[in-house]
Amino acid sequence: MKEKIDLRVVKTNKVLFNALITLMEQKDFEKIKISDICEVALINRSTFYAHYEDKYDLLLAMIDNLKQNLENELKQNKEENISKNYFIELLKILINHVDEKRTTYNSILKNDKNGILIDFLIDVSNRDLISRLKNNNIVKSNIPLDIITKFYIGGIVSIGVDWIKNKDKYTKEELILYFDKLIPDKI
Amino acid sequence: MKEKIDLRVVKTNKVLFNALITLMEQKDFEKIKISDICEVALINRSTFYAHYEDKYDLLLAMIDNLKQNLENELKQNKEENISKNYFIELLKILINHVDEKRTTYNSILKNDKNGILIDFLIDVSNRDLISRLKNNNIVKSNIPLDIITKFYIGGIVSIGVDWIKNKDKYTKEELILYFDKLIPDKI
DNA sequence: ATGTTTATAAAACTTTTTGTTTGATATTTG
DNA sequence: CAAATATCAAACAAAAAGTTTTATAAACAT
Repeated sequence: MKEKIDLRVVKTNKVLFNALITLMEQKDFEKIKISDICEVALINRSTFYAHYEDKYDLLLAMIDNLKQNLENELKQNKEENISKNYFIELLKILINHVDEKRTTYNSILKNDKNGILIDFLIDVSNRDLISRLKNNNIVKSNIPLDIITKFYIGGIVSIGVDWIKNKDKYTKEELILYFDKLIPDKI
Repeated sequence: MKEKIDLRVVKTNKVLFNALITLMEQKDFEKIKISDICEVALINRSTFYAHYEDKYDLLLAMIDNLKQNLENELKQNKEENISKNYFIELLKILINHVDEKRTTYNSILKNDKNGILIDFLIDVSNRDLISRLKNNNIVKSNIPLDIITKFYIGGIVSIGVDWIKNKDKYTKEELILYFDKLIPDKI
């Protein structure tokens, strides 16, 4: 059922993504013109409209693509038991993923598209986290689970965002160490 | 030295802010035209341009206005000693502030302007927090202070954002209770 | 390898939205 | 009440968005 995608389309998408990232590093998303994107991407404007409604549509597609990448990387880590260590393992994958695509993430954050990004990070991290927390009596307190996950994931993302923006402030290993100390064994 | 502002200007700003909020509730910020804003605000487009460069400029002014309100409200709470209770008191003020302006905050968050908002919340909360933490040996661990504050403020903001978006999920009192449990006495 | 399909390019065009300018009018200030 | 100035109205110029057509070139299928 998986439809084969024309190579030309794949290529067009790639140059469009790259062009958008390049431009978002240089100026506000609001100030970027579709004609700018096409100019950098070396494609015709009518080609752009053949694929996307507007630049926001393009941005969403780009972020969706990131999300799929991350989800694939996380799939390799499905079998282990839930524990604090499991969570730290997830974080390691996440940090490596973000580090590899730092330019992209940085350009998105620079342009205040945090919401979309944070929503998907929370979504991805949350996917199996809540049920596992529930089934492994990590949680002893009577705070609602969604509050607990929002709190810790929010804290982690907050540090992560800062780390993306300020490269070389801390090493990946230091980050993991801090997370390890900040996240309690039992809540 | 405080310059008096012409009443007409005050009024124009007010209707522009209100128009922007109204429109942001209805559609994406990207899709809002300056002519839309003027139509809702019942002002001439040339008047808009007399005050703001573009809609983004208007949004920033609106958020800056929010920030000033919050800072004034926080000024009433400057004299107490730092402690976990002090922090909880700050949170109470913050929650009340956001609750009173929920429509505004909600429209901003809906439009993925989290970054600006979170930056300023962190900024406001951070202002005196770090130095107080340092001087009152709340912190025992050797985690950098900026990591600690980012973590907890990030967690709090994350819950707060969810609370703004989903009214009536929890009461203000419940929120405070959860924060109280989630924030440790010593770090 | 070749014919078929289809994505892209080019160019001209329409429409929408932005941004500016002018002078008249109304409101605020002092 | 007089002076200052913010707003309005309307016409305008310019920029950007979005559409359409035809020709070409690249990828696909068999």
